[in-house]
Amino acid sequence: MSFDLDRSATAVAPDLLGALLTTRVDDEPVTVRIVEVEAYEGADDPAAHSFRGETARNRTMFGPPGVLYVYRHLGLHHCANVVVGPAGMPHAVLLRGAEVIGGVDVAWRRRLASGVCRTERDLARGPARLAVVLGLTREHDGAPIGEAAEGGLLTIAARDADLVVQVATGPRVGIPGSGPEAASRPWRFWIAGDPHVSAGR
DNA sequence: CGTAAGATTTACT
DNA sequence: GTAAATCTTACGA
Repeated sequence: MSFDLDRSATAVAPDLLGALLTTRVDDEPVTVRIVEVEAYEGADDPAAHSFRGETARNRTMFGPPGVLYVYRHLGLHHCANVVVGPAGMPHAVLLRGAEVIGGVDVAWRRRLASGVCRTERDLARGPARLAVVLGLTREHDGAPIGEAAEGGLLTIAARDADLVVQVATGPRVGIPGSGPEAASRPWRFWIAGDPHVSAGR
């Protein structure tokens, strides 16, 4: 089954829920089940990094879809996005939370090496934590995301078609203007009731 | 060129 | 619950 990333961020985001993402950074495979994402729609979205035009940091979003966009935040953390939408449309989907289902030992080692982690639930709950678990840094900015059957550094597999997931939506987390602006764009998507969804603020 | 703010996480009061 | 860590990008002078 192919995963069509050539659509708008708000269209792709709900389909990513329940999908399996695998990374093979340093030849150490880690697989997670995505449970929480946020959509950022480029030029139409003041909260998106790409809203104010192309820069050295966000150039990846202006390229073709199906690649990774990784940025550094507050000097300490990395956050990973999936670049989507037609070329020239700087849309992206931020990965905010996931459940580690493969390479759990590797995930734990990475979390403990660059931070603190107490419970399995916190392993990949939160965008920066997820990036750590997957081993993603700015080095991987622009890396292509392939189909699961093809292998490669980064692969993604859609959830089973017959698997029903309860999708919940709401305002995005941590962006300024959480007033009417955020309310009119409930572009945060998560699997209802899943414990690996981040708390947000 | 200087300053302000950020798609966060963790530790401490 | 509140504050600090820490650095890059963005914007104003």
